[in-house]
Formats: sequence, structure tokens, C-alpha cells
Amino acid sequence: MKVASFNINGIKARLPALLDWLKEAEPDVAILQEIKSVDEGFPRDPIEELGYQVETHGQKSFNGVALLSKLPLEDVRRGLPGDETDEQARWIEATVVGEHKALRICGLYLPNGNPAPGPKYDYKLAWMARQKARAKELLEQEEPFLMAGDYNVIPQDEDAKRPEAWTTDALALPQSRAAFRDLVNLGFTEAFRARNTAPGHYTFWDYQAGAWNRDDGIRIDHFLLSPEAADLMQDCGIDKGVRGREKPSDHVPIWVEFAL
DNA sequence: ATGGCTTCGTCACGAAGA
Repeated sequence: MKVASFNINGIKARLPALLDWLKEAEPDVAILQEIKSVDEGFPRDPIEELGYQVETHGQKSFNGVALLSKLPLEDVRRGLPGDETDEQARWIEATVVGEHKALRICGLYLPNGNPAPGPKYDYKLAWMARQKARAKELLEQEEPFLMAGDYNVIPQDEDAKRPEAWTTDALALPQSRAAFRDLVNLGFTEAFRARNTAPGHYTFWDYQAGAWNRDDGIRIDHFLLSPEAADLMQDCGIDKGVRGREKPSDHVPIWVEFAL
């Protein structure tokens, strides 16, 4: 079973690029972030025509996450628990039922947090604390589960082409990195780094300043796997080439193949 | 050396992203 995550930066602007990628990458499950659409405005039809069940958690203009699956999705849950006043659509969960086992999937779009310090950074750290609480609950099930998406965290210096440019940024501040480590250290496997320790692998290149042409990227999209999911991982990767296409998102897809 | 863009919503530009 191939599970992929892709921050598409607007479903309306990205529909052709998304459909092209789905047809060629053929993920069984695609976790989308920044759909920037309300649920009613999401173009379900062309995606359903490719054989996907579509579950969205959207809002107007900003944020918004979605799950696409060729296998049945059960127990869909929208929103990150822990703060009833939080109106930002950044979290969606569902269980995908495979041939032999089920996999709980959490799709997330973690707050950017800039400028830091400030209220947006406080929101980011509070959101990460809520994510940690939810992760603990799910780990206690001792079943395969994963949390994937745009974490808006550069875990280490080797995850940026120019780490010195990010030292005061919310994506790389020590507190952000500590919160990410704290989460991983609950017992998760960070899929990409479990298989590849080399620098120079990125998932985001800014639209500005010719970042793509200079390969001036950062690695901020991640898969965290529970022990039971990590045992099933067969391969993972980054679809870097997608960034060089017509009208691309500023992120590229990442994926994990499971023996499921 | 520096700055360079793209999206959405609503209607020419502001806000947000990272």
C-alpha cells in the first residue's frame, strides 16, 4: 500500500497538476494539505473518477486538509482535539482498511508560526502540544498508524540548503525543533531519515528568488510512523520532479510504501 | 549583493505563506 502526502497550495489552482500526479504515482492513499477551499467547493468528481474516496476538512481561503483513498476509509475524524475554539482546518484522521490489516492515518498541516516570537508562534507550539497528546492516545492502541503532512519544521541543519538563513525562523527555531523531537521521541520513526541520512533532500522550494533553480530548498514535509507501521515500511521517497513542472505547488509529494 | 512569487477573495490589492 502506497501512502503519499502533498501540500498542493490551493486545489483550484492545482487540479490539473494533482490529477497528473495521481495518475502516474498511483498512491492508494493521498493526504493533501492547503486545499484552500470549503468542502462544497472541492472538485470531488474528477478525483472520484480516478477511483478515490474523497474526505475533506476545508475552510474558506486558507488551510484545509483532505484524504483521498482507493481503499475504504472508516471512522473519519476532522479537527485536532484539545481546543474547541480552534477554527483552523489542519487535521483529519481516518482508518484505511487493507487486505490484511488496517492503518490509521492522520493528515496534518502544522501552523507556520511566523513571525516568532508572537501569537502565531504561540499557536504553533500549542498546536504541537495538542498533536503530541493525540499521538500518545493513538500510540496506546499499539496498531499501525502514521501522521503525515506539512509539519512546517526543518528538523536539523542538513534539512536546509542554507541553514543559516533560517536560524530565527519559526520553522527552525530551537523550540520548534525540540517540539518535533519530543513528538518523534514518543516512539515514532521519521520515515525518510530512517532510510536516508544524506543532506540535500528537500520537499519545499520558495516561489521567490529562483529557489528551485538554485535547489535552495528545505525538508518540512514528513511521515511519522508508529512502531507497528514502521515494521511494515518497505520504501519511501520524495517526488522531487513534480516541482519542475507547469504551474507547480511550492511543495512536492512524499510517499511511503507499506507491506499492507 | 540583492531581490526576484503565488494563491485566494473579491474586484486592484491586501493577506498569507515559508
